[in-house]
Amino acid sequence: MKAQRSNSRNDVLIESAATLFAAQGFKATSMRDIAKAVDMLPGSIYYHFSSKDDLLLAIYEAGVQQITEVFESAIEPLTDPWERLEAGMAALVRAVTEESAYTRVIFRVKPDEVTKYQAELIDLRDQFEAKFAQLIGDLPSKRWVDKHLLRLLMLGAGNHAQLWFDPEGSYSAEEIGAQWSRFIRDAVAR
Amino acid sequence: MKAQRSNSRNDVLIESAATLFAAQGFKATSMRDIAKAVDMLPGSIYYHFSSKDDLLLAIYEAGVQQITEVFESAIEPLTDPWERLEAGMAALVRAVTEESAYTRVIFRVKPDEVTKYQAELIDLRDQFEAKFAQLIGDLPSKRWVDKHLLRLLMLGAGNHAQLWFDPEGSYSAEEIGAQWSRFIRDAVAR
DNA sequence: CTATTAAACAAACACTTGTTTGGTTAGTCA
DNA sequence: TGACTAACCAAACAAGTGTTTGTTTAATAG
Repeated sequence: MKAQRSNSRNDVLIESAATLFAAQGFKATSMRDIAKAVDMLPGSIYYHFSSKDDLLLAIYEAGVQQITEVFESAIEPLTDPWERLEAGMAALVRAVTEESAYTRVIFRVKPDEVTKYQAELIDLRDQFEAKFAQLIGDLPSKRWVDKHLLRLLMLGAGNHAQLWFDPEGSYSAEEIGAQWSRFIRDAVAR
Repeated sequence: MKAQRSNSRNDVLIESAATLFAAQGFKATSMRDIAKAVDMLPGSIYYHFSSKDDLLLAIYEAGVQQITEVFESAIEPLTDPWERLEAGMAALVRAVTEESAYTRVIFRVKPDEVTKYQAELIDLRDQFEAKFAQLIGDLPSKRWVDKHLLRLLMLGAGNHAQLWFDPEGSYSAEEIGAQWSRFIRDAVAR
């Protein structure tokens, strides 16, 4: 049997890298920055990940899994489509701001910043956006409503929250989700 | 009198830099990339601009001026607040996608990517967002409506369009502006 | 025609980037 | 105890970064 050790440092590494990527962006974060954060030498990172791109891919994967869980567990207990939208939007706002660094990276680092795994990153993104699309798709709406554009309205707004949302500010993620849902509800609902 | 020459190369420089910044981002674009695009040597750029950050600042200034003009001339001939919102949103979508590279840079390059002029860039952004805020502020809305959150909903959606809008796609900027306005109108309007 | 100067070139500078290589330390298992 | 190997260090690598310096070209003004 192989010698299996803690692998806790591996977790610390990915976690720290995610924090830095979320805070400064992918290109602006150097391997030396990451190394310093986990108190090891730059070259040592390559024992755990074979490239900077690979590190980002791992973070993306963890992030998508996490946001999917958060999102689903937020809407799962609810049945009313509009209540589900409310909860889903709140979860989205939390994901792009408060939630773990993994999820924040997904909304901060655009796939075109990386060369090796563009397609993979886009796939991972789409994986979550499909869940979101279903949330919108389930809304009972008037005939003139273009669900595609409605989805992009709500998703874009949630995405943008990362630039202004303050967890300690005057709005909670739940309040935002509630207002945003209400903004469209009476106009759109069938 | 000073020897005044064409200064056309200065314009070409700023224009090319803006195109590259809009397409690849600020950090991902090197001075050598820009130099190659205008067919001069990297060092020669420094005759026209004293740093990479200065170049971006100049682009930001030109961009804000331009988007303000486009935006205002789109809503100015209209009086009905909801029609103005429609036209304003369409102009915003155009600005982040089609319109000149200057305006696209504003929505692609975040102020925190640069060190020297962070405050200035934020100021310039706010300058436009104030115009947008007024557009929202003028909407006659029900009492429960939080104009601040409404503004962020619409602005975020417009901002996000840069990631998916296709000028040759199935939606025109005008259609998007019309749908998005309608989505909220009947729910929000007083 | 000559002095001036705008606008560029040529070449380097100091530094940072992601990454590789070879060696060292210290747990783990038979 | 000895073989194995996970996990790291130390040091370099080649390429790329923004920027500076001294020099040249060529257009303009007097």
